[in-house]
Amino acid sequence: MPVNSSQPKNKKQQLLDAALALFVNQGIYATSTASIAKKAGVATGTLFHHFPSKDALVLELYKNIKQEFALQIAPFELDVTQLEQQAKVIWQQAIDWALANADQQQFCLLVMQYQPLSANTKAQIFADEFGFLKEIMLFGQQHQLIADYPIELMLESAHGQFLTSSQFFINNTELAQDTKYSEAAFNLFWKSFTN
Amino acid sequence: MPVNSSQPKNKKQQLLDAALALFVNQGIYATSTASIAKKAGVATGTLFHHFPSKDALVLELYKNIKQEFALQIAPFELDVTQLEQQAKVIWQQAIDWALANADQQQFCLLVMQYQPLSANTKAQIFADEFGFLKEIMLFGQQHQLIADYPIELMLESAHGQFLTSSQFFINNTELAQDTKYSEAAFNLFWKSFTN
DNA sequence: GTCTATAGTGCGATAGAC
DNA sequence: GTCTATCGCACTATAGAC
Repeated sequence: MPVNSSQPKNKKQQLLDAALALFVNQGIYATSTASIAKKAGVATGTLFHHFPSKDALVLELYKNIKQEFALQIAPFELDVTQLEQQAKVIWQQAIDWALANADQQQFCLLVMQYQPLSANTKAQIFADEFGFLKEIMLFGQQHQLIADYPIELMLESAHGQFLTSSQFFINNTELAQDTKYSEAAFNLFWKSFTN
Repeated sequence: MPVNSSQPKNKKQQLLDAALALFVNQGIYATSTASIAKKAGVATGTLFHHFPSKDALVLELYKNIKQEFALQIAPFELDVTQLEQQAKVIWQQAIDWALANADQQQFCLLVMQYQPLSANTKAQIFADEFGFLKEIMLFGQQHQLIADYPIELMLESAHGQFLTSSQFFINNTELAQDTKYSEAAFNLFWKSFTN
């Protein structure tokens, strides 16, 4: 069976797209299901046909975004002689993704403080998608390239530094092209971990 | 005129205290003005006598906390020969404050993503209370102790690293006493800025 | 699968007595 | 300054026709 021929994609995706735009502009709590449905051009009943609740919609949106992001930045293979270079590539891909998908990035920040989704749920999604980051750090430690700090602390720190820098460039897009800024951002990140 | 003799402090403070506890446990949006008044042991009308709106209460609470925190960590005088040591003292005071005032710290994190308070309002409070951080960084750059990265980026990075580390220790209180962790946290912070 | 219509709930804020 | 009582509104979610 081929896909529907009409140009509006399936209504579920329209709802997710509309929700993302509204969440980022107004916050998650401040966005009503009715307004999501209206922006998507469907009825409220349709929203609740596709998602059992507002929070189920939030969760699915969050999972989709984290999955897509992880796909973008996950590396191929590790090379000890090129670890800093590889880290730089991953960092820059991550920053570029955040800049090209500023709404998605902002939404992830909102979800971090959105309490109806439990901390466990979010931690599980993070562990599922970003296990390779832990591998890289352990690899770097084994080869004396990365300082011997506790790994959980380093993971949190790396995540925090990425959020901070991407947020900075999203709020100052004109500076993202300025190598003085983009190289400083990576150096701030990388130097904190090196021996 | 002496202060009121009855042991409940003034009701305005009771309302602020109750609000903080509820906000941290449930989030700001999820906490109703009625529940704040109930927890404070006063009527809802009393809340709206002291604060024109829920958001005015949120803002006053936020200002009070930021002010108290800045008082705790602001330094005395700068000494170029001891900059790292001074930074370490400030960092540790900040982490200690966050641990001893975990609710206040969590609330600041919630406010960061609370959109009814404008970004301008929050930035203004930050600039008012934490101007001395910028002074320290410029001082360190002038004396070649701190890398010559753009100052706004460094300020954001420092703030982000503090939030990340304090959050980690609040979620893992038993590790805060472990010097392996506390020194790693400072080193992650400090090394990112040094030449 | 999508719609209209609405049930049921809980919110922020106000009025007015004391 | 504090209370009780309540208004008016907007929200999530459901029911039932098509």
